[in-house]
Amino acid sequence: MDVVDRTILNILQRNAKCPLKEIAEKVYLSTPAVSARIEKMEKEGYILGYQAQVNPEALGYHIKALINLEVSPEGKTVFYPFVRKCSNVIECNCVTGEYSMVLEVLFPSTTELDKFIGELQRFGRTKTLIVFSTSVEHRGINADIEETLE
Amino acid sequence: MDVVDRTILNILQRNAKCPLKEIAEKVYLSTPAVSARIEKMEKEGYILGYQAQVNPEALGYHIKALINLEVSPEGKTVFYPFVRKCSNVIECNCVTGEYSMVLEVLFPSTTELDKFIGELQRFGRTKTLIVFSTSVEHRGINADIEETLE
DNA sequence: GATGAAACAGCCGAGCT
DNA sequence: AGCTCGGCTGTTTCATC
Repeated sequence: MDVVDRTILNILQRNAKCPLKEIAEKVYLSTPAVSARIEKMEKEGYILGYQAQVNPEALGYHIKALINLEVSPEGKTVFYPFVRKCSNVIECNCVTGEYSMVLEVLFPSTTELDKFIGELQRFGRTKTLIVFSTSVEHRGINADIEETLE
Repeated sequence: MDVVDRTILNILQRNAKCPLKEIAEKVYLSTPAVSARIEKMEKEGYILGYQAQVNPEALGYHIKALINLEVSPEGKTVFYPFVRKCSNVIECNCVTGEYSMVLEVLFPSTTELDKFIGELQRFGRTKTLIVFSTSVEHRGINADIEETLE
């Protein structure tokens, strides 16, 4: 894990389909060398996978919301398998604070959102925040900032 | 936008590097046909890009948090350019409710998180939730659910 | 949209520094 | 030991039907 690996990670986060040749030029290495580094980072768990980013609006998901949910410790054993099957839940975090869970969800309209919140009520109290707009959503992790590990 | 396109989207969300040949077999089409469909979806804005998913833990980002921030309408013109430059902010949503913004952030430790919250104070009041664990984070959008659009 | 051929990128070897 | 350069395989793309 050196500065070259970090640069490669940043490039692949911006464009996973970037040709090895182009990466190689940017880091002043040969393509096999870059290939070996990427393979190493995949095996060592730095790279979890490659995914296409899909536009939710284009698919008809016009409503994005954050749902705060109070789930009891016992309720979690039922809640986790449930939430994992909900394809509308794109992120689910267990957090500190008044509510134990924060879910990020996508729905075509508020009607479906409301119906979903109704289903959630059986786990506990909810507080929902509707998202007006998203100004940052790169989801890319800056690999440069960190001091050299390893 | 038909059922075949949706299937392709779901495959690419799971694995952006899936060979066209493999996709073609699954949707019972030839590789050029699949290629054309993908290209079309890229041009029409269904596919925003392809990105490598990096493991935050592996890069030393051990702390994930949700920061609720109260920003005045006037403050937003200064806040947006600021937050866009913060590489630790992986998502920033403008929301309904008591606080106008919810930021999702990554930091190596609580020390850096605390320092960042200090910087945010100048925009307004904050409430921070530390993330214990993340049970769902696929960030993949189910393309099947929707009725056929066009 | 399917089939074939050509171009390209990515992979694996050998040789070198 | 790691990088660079070669040939080789596989994938993607283009032209034709």
